Amino acid sequence: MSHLINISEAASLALHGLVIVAQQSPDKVNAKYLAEKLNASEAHLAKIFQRLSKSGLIKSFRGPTGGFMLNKPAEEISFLDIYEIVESKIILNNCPLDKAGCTFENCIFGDALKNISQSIYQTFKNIKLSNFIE
Amino acid sequence: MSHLINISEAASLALHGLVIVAQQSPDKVNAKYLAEKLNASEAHLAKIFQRLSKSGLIKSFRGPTGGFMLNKPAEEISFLDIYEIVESKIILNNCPLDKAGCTFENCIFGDALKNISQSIYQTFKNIKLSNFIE
DNA sequence: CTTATTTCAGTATTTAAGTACCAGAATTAT
DNA sequence: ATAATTCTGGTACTTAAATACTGAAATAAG
Repeated sequence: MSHLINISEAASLALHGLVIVAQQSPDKVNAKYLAEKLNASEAHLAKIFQRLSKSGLIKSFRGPTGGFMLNKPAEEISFLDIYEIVESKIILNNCPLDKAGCTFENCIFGDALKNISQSIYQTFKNIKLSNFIE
Repeated sequence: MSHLINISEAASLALHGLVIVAQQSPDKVNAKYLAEKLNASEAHLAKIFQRLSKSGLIKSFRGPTGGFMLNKPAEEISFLDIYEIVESKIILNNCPLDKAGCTFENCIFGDALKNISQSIYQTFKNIKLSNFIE
């Protein structure tokens, strides 16, 4: 069984975790709590939030009462932002392979994949953390 | 750098290789030739074509003058068929994770990903080997 | 100032994909 | 028949990504 879209567990944990952080805002939320809420490994989740913190998307605080909180308004954080921090920058290319030496004159995929990639890109851009706060 | 769409090198080799097979039809084409043409490892390509052969998409012949040829008309072979043989059956699901214990009442991704998956699915279905024969 | 708690950073382990190897079976040509 | 060629099937190696672990640093509270 395989999915057509590339979303790692890491990216999903980041998104879901940040939704929780946004919902609790302005309270801080720690890694242990998030891991429990998300049924996930605390180690894995901690690693991911470390990266989010380094990237400036969230602020972190150590010690008792420590935890994470957003570093900017929920309206300004999209799934695209999160995805690119966790996975890496997105390539919006026609050919899904980076193979330098493709021997075909015209890419077999035509424009089909470029269009789809762009549509996914827009979708990710439109998913904002603020969507999940009531 | 990451792609939004999941296409392994194996799936790509299968598609590109089969295009060549279709173009040379009804001549047989062997693994060595294909690997050279595609700038790919012969071992890897041979393994992939073994699977395509087992699945009934192509016919294989051993011995000198051996090789591969299509087992049905090029119009009836889509990239979707190839993809599903090489990667595995596609899941058209909303949530890109198979996580059983998601703790969110409503899937964060809404219908967005289901729609996109379906659009990719259709695109793959519309790419036929016959498109590449002039 | 001591203890408990939490993030941090580096490293290690696991898993999956890709690649390589090799002996065996089938087939063609000599 | 014999030799050369090509697919087959199993296994093993390599590499990269994903995930897990562990000790150190920081902070808050008693």
